[in-house]
Amino acid sequence: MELSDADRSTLGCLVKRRRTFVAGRDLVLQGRSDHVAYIVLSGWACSYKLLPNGRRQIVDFQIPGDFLGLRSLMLHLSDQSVEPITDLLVAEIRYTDLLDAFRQAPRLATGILWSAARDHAMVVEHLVGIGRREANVRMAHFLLETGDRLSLVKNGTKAGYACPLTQYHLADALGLSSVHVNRVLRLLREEGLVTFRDGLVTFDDYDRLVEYAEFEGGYLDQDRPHVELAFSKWPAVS
Amino acid sequence: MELSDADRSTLGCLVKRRRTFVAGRDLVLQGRSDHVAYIVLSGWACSYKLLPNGRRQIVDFQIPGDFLGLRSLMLHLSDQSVEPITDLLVAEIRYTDLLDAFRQAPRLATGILWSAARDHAMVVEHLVGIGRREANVRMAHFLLETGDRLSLVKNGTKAGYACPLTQYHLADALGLSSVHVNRVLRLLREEGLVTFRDGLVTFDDYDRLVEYAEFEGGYLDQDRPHVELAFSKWPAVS
DNA sequence: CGCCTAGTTGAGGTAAGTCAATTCACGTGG
DNA sequence: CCACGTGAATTGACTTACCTCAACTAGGCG
Repeated sequence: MELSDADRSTLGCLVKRRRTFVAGRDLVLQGRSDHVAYIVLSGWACSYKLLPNGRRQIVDFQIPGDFLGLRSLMLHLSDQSVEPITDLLVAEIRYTDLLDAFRQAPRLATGILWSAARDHAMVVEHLVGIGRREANVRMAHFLLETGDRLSLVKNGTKAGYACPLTQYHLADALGLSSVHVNRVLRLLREEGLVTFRDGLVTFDDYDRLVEYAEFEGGYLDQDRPHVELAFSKWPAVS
Repeated sequence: MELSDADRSTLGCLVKRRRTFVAGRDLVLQGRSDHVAYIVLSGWACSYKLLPNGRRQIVDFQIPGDFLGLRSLMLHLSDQSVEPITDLLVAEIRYTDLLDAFRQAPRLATGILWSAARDHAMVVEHLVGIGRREANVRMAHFLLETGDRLSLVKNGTKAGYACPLTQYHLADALGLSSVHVNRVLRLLREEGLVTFRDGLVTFDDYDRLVEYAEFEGGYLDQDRPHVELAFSKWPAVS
């Protein structure tokens, strides 16, 4: 599905300004109501939930081209917090502008729905992993999926990618303890499958890893409407 | 947010026909591409994913008023299968009709996005539960959340509700073995918190259960646009 | 009556958690 | 330039939550 030039133009008008956030400082807080969403232009972030007992669960990671906080726009209440993992450059979108845009470009609504559907598919895959895969397969799967996503925005290949996550991030995302994450990574390394070291993920044997993880890519780029790509390629806004 | 009469009218035109499905037989299969979605009018269903090793993970349950297969409409590929848990009455929606509807009633797009956002919030809560809550709390939380959802469509109260799920369903939803589900239910019963027996969930001490589960309702009905309600209340279609 | 499905309970095993000690890389300030 | 603190990774020893296997009960139905 391709967006028309008119759609793209409408899309461009959405982005009123850009912002930057510094690594580590929270960006959106659980329960806060904001009327803006963002598109990530560069850097990594994660959205997570905190439990009363102090544990946290990372729901997903945002990399360049991803929407951020779109749901809190729709629900008028952010149900999760966001941590910028690296320094982050984003484009801002306002709620009212978004509604206007729907009126002008109905396909845009479809495109954004599509994007929401893709996000959903990823969270579902995540859920399946945590619920029904053992830790090492889960980790392998995660590293592959993240590689796939990064490839789509030219930030990774089948050889590997730069990954700013700590083992604590991995633990909170995969529902493990950081100690166990460490052991799992060691196992995968010793098996000659993947190496994660010094912020670099290296696929030592991509095909065997795919088999090991029972990884089935493809749910990420089905018939992509390129909404986020349109954003990520958008020229600087005055 | 309220839909206008015009919006409702457009919505009504979407529903061309009704269908029924019988309990136990699959309704949508993983990987199949269908161009219809449904709204549940009565009965329960669940959407799940099957893993190569034969395990399954239930992603969520659909009760009256819920959309079903909306995402597969957008992605043009259903990423999950659906099992009708009881006999199921649904209203059918076609893809092309949906796109037309967006053109005629922009608020509808917003409403459906809202609905997608709510679904997402539920899956996220589910994810958090599986990733970071221990089995008994997870179970308690699930029973409370399901009760909340049923209350919204007048199928449950703080006293309890009818629940057609087997312990196998619970196991596949919560990422547990059915044996452990049984033990957890026994514990909750013996603690005087909830009783699940003969297809009936009874809250023995609602307030203490809420505390036990660290349950925070409210993410379910924030500023509800009543899209599904409009559907579930819709009169019979000729 | 016998089969089948759902639920129940016990015994024993294992994946993953907790606690704790150690190393290493890095800033930062005396 | 070195002492110090801090955050990340690493590894070992021990514990535990949950799983698997297996046996048994109770209801529903052809």
